[in-house]
Amino acid sequence: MFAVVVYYSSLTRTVTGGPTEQQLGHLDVMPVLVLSEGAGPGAQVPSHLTRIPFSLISTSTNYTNKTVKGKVVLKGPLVFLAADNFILKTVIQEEESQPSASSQKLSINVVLFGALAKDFNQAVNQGDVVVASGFTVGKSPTFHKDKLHPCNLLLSEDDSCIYVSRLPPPPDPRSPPAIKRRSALSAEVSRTTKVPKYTYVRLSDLKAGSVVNVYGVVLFFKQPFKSRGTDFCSSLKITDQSNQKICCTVFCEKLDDHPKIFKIGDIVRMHRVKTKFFNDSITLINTFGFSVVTFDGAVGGAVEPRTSSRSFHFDQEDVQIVEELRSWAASQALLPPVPKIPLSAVQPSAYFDLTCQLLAKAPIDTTCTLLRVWDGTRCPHTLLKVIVEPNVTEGPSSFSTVRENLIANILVYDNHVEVARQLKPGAFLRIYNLRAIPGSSKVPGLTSSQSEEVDHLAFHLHGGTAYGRGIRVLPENSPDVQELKRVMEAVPDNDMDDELNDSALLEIWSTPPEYLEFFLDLDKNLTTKRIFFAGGGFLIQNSYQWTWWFVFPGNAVKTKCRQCSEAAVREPSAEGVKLIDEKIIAEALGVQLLQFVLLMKLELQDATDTLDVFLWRDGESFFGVSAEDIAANQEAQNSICQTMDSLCPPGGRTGERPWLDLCLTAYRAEDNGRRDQTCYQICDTIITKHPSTRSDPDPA
DNA sequence: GGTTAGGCTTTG
Repeated sequence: MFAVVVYYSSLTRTVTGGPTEQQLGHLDVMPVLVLSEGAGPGAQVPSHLTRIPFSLISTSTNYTNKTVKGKVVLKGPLVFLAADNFILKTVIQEEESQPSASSQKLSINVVLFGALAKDFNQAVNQGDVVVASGFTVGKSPTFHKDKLHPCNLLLSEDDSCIYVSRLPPPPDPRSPPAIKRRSALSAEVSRTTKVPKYTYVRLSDLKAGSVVNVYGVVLFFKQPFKSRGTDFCSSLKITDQSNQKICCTVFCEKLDDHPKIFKIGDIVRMHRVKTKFFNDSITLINTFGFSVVTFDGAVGGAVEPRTSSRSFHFDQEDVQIVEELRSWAASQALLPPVPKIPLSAVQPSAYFDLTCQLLAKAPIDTTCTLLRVWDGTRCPHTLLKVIVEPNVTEGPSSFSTVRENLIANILVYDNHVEVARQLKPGAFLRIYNLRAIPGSSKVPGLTSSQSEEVDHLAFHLHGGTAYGRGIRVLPENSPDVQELKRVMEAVPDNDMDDELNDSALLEIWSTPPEYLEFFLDLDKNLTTKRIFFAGGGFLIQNSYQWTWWFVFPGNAVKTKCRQCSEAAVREPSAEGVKLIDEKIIAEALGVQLLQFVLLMKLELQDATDTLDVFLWRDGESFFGVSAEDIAANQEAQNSICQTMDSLCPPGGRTGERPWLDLCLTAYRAEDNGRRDQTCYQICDTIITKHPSTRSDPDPA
């Protein structure tokens, strides 16, 4: 038996089968909860309403007279927005009565506003089955995170109904649950007061000398910049359906209090701004109690308020105003048709806004900072290379060739240097009014006559805030960042044929193994193999990407030591030598040949603890095989595989693994102060193969 | 409680 709760948000609705006004008493626009018993779920859902499956929900359909039904699988907290205004998110899962091709149950986010949220919080529990009507549908902003339905349902106190059914609790003769609930709810209703409404003044109706609330579409904006006074200053120009264009200035000490505007077309709502005449026009300036909320301006997108404010008013009316402004702006074509310009579409000499990820940065001088960024696309033009000292670089100082070819070096000047100082590598940015400056640079050939001028593009963010020049960190959940990530994820991280570029090689060569993960970004490319030793110890082999870094799961790093190589170009002195091999060429060019390095990371365990150790400098003597042979010689690879198999038989039990005596070196590793840790390397230890099955390494 | 800026016609 079900107890059925019918929940009406407003008496102004006429619902077939619903309670009469007498039953409800005299109430004024109040959410009402009515109980009845003995009926099945949905029994009192008005007959003119028809249920639709979650799979048919999209933003392009009208849902008048439609319902959805689902079990409450998640009930979020009741969030206080303003006096007697609330928001609550819940997730409902489709019930099985709708046959579905997929056995997977669909779930959808539901957002409740106002008193509806408050009463839902009281009346509904996780596990209840609800039927909802009178909802609108928006794009779910959390779709990529929660993988639930791409849309969400928006329910307001004025338009929506929720019908709740649940299995009744065990009967309690002293206090029937239905009665109890009714009285609890009555008390709730008597406490409810009217939500304060804000009124918004059309921009054409502004009169000087008043304090108003306004909504508008952003036509122009400057990111907050430091004023000469105590505050940051934001500058924006907005318009609305009246077509009046109004300049606004916001002074706030805290950046968080400024409007979070990402692009032209965003929608901004400001509370408590004062109107003032300047240059024969009305302007707006923030005044006491000022607050601002912004929204994305894309038609059909989720209406998600962007604010750092912990308490702000936001209800269905705001959703409506935003949506109206969005459609109006789209119909007016008043926004300059600035398509998003990725690096792949950058035109020489053009100014553009770039959405990108910061990979590394380095100060050039007091007025200039280098930002190394990418957006996952490749600029067809040769890009300016900027060489900086690795030790002044924040973030990796070099990248794989594949990645390097996608990186744009941006020089930011003057006031932007301070902003750049705060940025962290990894951050997603939008850089406004970036200039792609064509230029040429000399690339030396073997002889001076072969030097050639090569065109390149340099990226500059000029000083000042004219044209909205500036840098803004975008939140990870913004649609543009989500899109950027999708593009970036599609870029192969490491081309199999790609070798690391010279500076990366240099980095690896001169870098202790404990830092290789940082430089090679091994987290993503690591092949991890766990091999158990006797006593439950185990060993991990890190397999760096290598053409064979497949045959052999160990790893080697091929590197050229630039420190040992001279930059000068020499004439080959190969006269009289018939066989010219790579060593002769290398000598002639003053280049130290690439070398192979064997590197493994092992995790050892004895009865007391585990320990991470590297096998690096003495790796060749440990196995009795040179790294060069391992790279080129199948026999050498087999030899190592055999040794490893004897130490940790594939699929074998821990009891079969031999105990090892190893000689370790402990050392302190530092990396420009970034990390400081004790590391261990196996040293002076060789593996000897006994004719018996016992495999004991002999410490030297 | 007062101050800041008041887009722009584009340096390196």
